[in-house]
Amino acid sequence: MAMRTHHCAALTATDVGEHVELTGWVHRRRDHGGVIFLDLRDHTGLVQVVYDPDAPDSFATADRVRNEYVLRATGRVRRRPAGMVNPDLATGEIEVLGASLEILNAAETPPFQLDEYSKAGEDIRLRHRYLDLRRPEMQERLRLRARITSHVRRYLEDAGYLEIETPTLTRATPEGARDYLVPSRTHAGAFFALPQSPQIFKQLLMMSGFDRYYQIARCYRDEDLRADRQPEFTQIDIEAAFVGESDIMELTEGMLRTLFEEVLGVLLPEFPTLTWAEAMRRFGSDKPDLRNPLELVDVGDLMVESDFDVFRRPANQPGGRVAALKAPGAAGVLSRKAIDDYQDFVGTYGARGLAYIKVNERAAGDAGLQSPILKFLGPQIAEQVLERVDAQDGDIVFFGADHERVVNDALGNLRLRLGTDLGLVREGWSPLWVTDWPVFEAGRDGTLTPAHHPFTMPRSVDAMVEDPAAARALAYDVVLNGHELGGGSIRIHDTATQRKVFEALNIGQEAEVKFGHLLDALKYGCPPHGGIALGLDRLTMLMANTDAIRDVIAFPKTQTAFCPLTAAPAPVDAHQLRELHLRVSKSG
RNA sequence: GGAGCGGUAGUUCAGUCGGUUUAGAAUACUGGCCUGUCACGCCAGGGGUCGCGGGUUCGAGUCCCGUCCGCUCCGCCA
Repeated sequence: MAMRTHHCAALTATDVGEHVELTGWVHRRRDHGGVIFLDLRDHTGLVQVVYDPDAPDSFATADRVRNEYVLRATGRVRRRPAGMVNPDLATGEIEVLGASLEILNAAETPPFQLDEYSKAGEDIRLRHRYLDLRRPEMQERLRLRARITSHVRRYLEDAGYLEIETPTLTRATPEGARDYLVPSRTHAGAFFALPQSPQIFKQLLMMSGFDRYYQIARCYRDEDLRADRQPEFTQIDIEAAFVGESDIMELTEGMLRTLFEEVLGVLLPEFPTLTWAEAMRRFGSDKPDLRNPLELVDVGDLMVESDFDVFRRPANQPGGRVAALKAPGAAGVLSRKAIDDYQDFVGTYGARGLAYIKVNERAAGDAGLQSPILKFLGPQIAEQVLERVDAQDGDIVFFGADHERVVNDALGNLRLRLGTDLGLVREGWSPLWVTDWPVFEAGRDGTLTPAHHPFTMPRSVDAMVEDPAAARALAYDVVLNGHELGGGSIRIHDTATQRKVFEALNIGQEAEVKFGHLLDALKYGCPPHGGIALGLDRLTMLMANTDAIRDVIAFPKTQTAFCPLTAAPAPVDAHQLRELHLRVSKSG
């Protein structure tokens, strides 16, 4: 007799009458009135195996079975009796009349319930991640991730891209994030660093003539964690020679569009392109979520001669900004306390206050408005502002006035918060490109740091030398639903330009030492090239509709970069330290 | 480095103004009953270093200080 081995959920009505073998964990065992029911779970679902009264011996093991035991059951597939099928439940209309039952392995009671009706804390889930991963939700997420990488590989290989691995033991970089270091045994006192990205190696490959490279690459950054940041993460890393911005953007867009279509059955819209400056001006963010209809509106020009110092000063300062954000219909929805909460909220982004005008009845002029700043602003300017943002009765207009950076940060985030709180954000997918990035960003202390990495090609080298702060780069980010999915650029491919950028960054000496191999390589004829890197974890997180990348990583770390499962990092014994020429001066 | 929230039964949580008993509930677990259940049901039972350390108090799960851990955020993340 032919017997098929099944994944449980693969059983359908067409299998009725067939003899099957099922393996998996017992999800839930019930015995009722002497009849035994087992919900046997395999990797993809549940199926009910019922006791066959005609074969009582075959179920002799059943009274020893407990939840989460590993079983093998055989039996005949049949339809469930009429009136017993609950279409909402996974067990469905098919069941297996058990012929034999074998305990492959016993199991202890799990430390937390694995069923979908109880919610375990993340702490214990991570400590026993191997159990957590049994849950169908986690199974689906990791399967989704595998489908994504599979599609990416196929797409890129069909486009002629070659996967090449690059070292994960490499050297520390002077710029960027903190490195994870690995001490060398054979070179006393020297250290490897784990790569923050394969950036330099993929550029070197362009010089080697591998014109189309990609890699699903693990990257490491020793910085503090967030819901969407892990110390080790995975990038879809792409680089190509003899390309311009549009080539990489089209490749990426095509990859994402086919990916969403194949894996989610979703047709992504065309990707609009915003310049960085426009994104900052309209949305206060370099990764705007365009599903949110709210926009920032500049009103600085109306404040230049205002008596209201808080607005007049930034309006007249270079690098200052005064912007308004209209929350339509908010007057009837937001309590006084809610507005107070928003003040605290923008405070976390460095704003020193949150001015607002509540528009009760615009036609009534001054009397129809409610605002702590009205008396400073004066009715004339207030009316001009309301005119510009097209305020209607029932709206609240919020203001930010400070350094550009603070206003963008505060109002940009308030925009997101208001969109959510007022239910204005539409469903769906909103991809876009943000282009024309500044070459440098000014830090708090005025020092310049590269907005991307120091190998990014400026639009004009002369302009960069003349006015670094205003210089724009051939750099582009792809944004999805307000998340930075990836970023890339056209790279510098000649030594002179590369040196000038290092000089502008004030790391000339240091770079000469640490990037000497790159500068050397550039001398031997480097084709123009560029690329992009996309965060696989974030992409998967968005496609899985969850809000932490931990949910799409099999064995993630906690916020202190600790693995509760393996208890890593952990001390090592003195012998290991000696071999590595290390001495620990302080231990936990 | 900073801010906020949390830590009480295996798990998820409640625990009021500092004093009602032996710190509860649900679920899980153990035993019993139940001849078609599907989060089955019913009965009974076991299960607690209230994160840890110190302090205030006649008395602390509850208040104060410190500390550790988890989560969210700011800084940081070329």
